[in-house]
Amino acid sequence: MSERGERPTLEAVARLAGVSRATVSRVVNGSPKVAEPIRAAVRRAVEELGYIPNAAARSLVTQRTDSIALVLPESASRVFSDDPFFPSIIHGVSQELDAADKQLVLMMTNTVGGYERVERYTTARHVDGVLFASTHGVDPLPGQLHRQGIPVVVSGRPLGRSAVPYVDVDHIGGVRKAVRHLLDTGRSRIATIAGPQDMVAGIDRLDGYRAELKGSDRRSIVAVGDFTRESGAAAMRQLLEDDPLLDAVFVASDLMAHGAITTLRELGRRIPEDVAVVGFDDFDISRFTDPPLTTVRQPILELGRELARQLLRVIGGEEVPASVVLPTELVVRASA
Amino acid sequence: MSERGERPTLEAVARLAGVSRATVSRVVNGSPKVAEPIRAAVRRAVEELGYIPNAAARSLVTQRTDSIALVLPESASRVFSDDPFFPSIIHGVSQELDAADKQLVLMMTNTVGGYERVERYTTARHVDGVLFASTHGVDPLPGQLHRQGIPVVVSGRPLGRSAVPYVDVDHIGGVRKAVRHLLDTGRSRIATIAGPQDMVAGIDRLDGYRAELKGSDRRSIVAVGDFTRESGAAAMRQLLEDDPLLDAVFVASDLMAHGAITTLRELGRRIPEDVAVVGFDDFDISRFTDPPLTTVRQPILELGRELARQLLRVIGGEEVPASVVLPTELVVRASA
DNA sequence: CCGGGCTGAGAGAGCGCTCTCACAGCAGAG
DNA sequence: CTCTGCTGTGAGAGCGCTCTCTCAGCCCGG
Repeated sequence: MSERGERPTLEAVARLAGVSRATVSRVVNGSPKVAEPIRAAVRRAVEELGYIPNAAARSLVTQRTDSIALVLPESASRVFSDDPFFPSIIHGVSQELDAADKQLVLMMTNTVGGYERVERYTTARHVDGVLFASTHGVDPLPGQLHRQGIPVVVSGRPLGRSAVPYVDVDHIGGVRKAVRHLLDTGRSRIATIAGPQDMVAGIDRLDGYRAELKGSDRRSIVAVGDFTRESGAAAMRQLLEDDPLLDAVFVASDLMAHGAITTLRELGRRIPEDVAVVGFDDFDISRFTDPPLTTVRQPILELGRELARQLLRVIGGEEVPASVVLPTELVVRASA
Repeated sequence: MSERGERPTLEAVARLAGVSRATVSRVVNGSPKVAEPIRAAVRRAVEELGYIPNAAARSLVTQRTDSIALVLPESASRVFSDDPFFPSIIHGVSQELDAADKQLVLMMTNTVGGYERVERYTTARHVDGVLFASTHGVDPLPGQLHRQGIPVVVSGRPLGRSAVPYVDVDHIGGVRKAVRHLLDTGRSRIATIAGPQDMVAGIDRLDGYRAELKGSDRRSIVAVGDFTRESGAAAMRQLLEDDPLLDAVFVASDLMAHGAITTLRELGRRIPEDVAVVGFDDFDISRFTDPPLTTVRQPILELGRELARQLLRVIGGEEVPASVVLPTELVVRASA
């Protein structure tokens, strides 16, 4: 087991075990057609030398790398401030890849030349497949890779036409439950703080709000933020200017909801007595706001896992559905 | 540029450009000793065929992989709940690696068999170097890899003896500034909520508290948490039982400080009038607590970057210092 | 005008593995 | 006893690249 620089090769194992390289390769890769005594001898030699296969040599011939790329195309600040969205995605993806014994290569397109780097790296087939998290607007790269026959799965329904399989959550269903809850609890002036309208998550959540409101006689009152706390605070201020008498607000993200709560506090509104607040995400932190936030829970960890599972299926040559949509649910706490 | 399955090889480029494989290799790798006209011809052929070098083939001969592993050895929940510590580390590491055109392979040891996977993968030299983030207790793996000559840098001063270079922040200095601030503002009964005592971050922050208090005539009042919000809330309750008259508390992490604030509120204490609270971390979220949290800022993003830089130096064969310690600073807000 | 030195290009070996193909050895059938 | 048909093992050819070594061609000095 003691290794000093010189790593043992298949050749060395073969020599020690008194067999050919091919046979060692068979044993290492678990081929069933090796007689038991020989298999045991090889195993012993492997153990004794501390042999570990050379991945580069293996990839060279198998054309597999046993690693997959997770591309985070968001702007730097968004990806890793205190928004736990991407960390959860990473975590979920990692869990499934670990189980499949694949490596996770993390790539960001937010740095200088990041996009080109990702393009070069992925088209070069340095990975067996590529996962895209939450694309903004219309990103041509996933489709491009897909057309080149590289396994790709994206998170979030892509804007525009796309043949790339995706995994998303039921934004609209979740939002409708939230708005319905506000209606059912007697709120009459229900506003919304929407997310960025170049992202499906932003668009769908606004659509859900409008759709559920349409059934009632309430009019919609809309402000737009960018999913950050600051934008939520600003949007809330705007909404109160537009309609000082509003008594409820559905906010398209928890972080924005926190911002909105801060603003409501500053302007002397009680929550939920004067204004009911519902968020979207169910981040951990939302259980600790004052008051605890009623919100729409989306299963982010599960989203990451499903993403990885779909990709592994594509890589394995299985057929996968064009889309998988995970359920969302309303979590009622004190804010609404 | 259009590729259909068959990826062009060096050979193909060489043929098209009318030169040898060796020459194409030289051009691709930027060797200076190729005549300009030939260099141009090769460039053109590369462009035309959309040639991208095969990483596996290259690694096979160079023994380099141009990728490094970042190992997150924390427990699953800790790594990716709403604690932005690891995301920031990842972000910082990623920035530097991108700049150096290296790939980031993320590994977690929290899953079943995770530790073995990391051990196998890293000792197999599938990566050029390994970064360990925040090891708990005494992890033998970094030292083991180091002894095998694999470039390693760890985040956080290791417990016990270790020859592995590390990057850490000045916990003690930061804490002393925090406690001094409490003393200077006339607090007389200053308690602390310490972090886990099997982690250097937990130990050092408690040491700093004790060291600064020793100079005054105040006695120490200590409770221990595990860096989570919940543990902070519980520890605060404990402290108030131990000394109902305490008028300040230094909390060893922002998340625990949030928990402590919640408890203080519930028990009717005003912040900072009755009890001053100082945290440690300066997470984004701490600007938005009520009241905004006075805390010790540690440069986590920079920690990640420095980690990567040191590792790249080791890989490059440069000498690196046994340790790099980044400064911490007190950020005074409303809570103390 | 010839030879030495230098520069730039090519030939070829080999990195460590997988996988096809050939074949040895043996069982069972004729 | 020979022949067929297995099963299990070995030989050997690459996978696509880098890098050393060799050599062709040119410049310049003697």
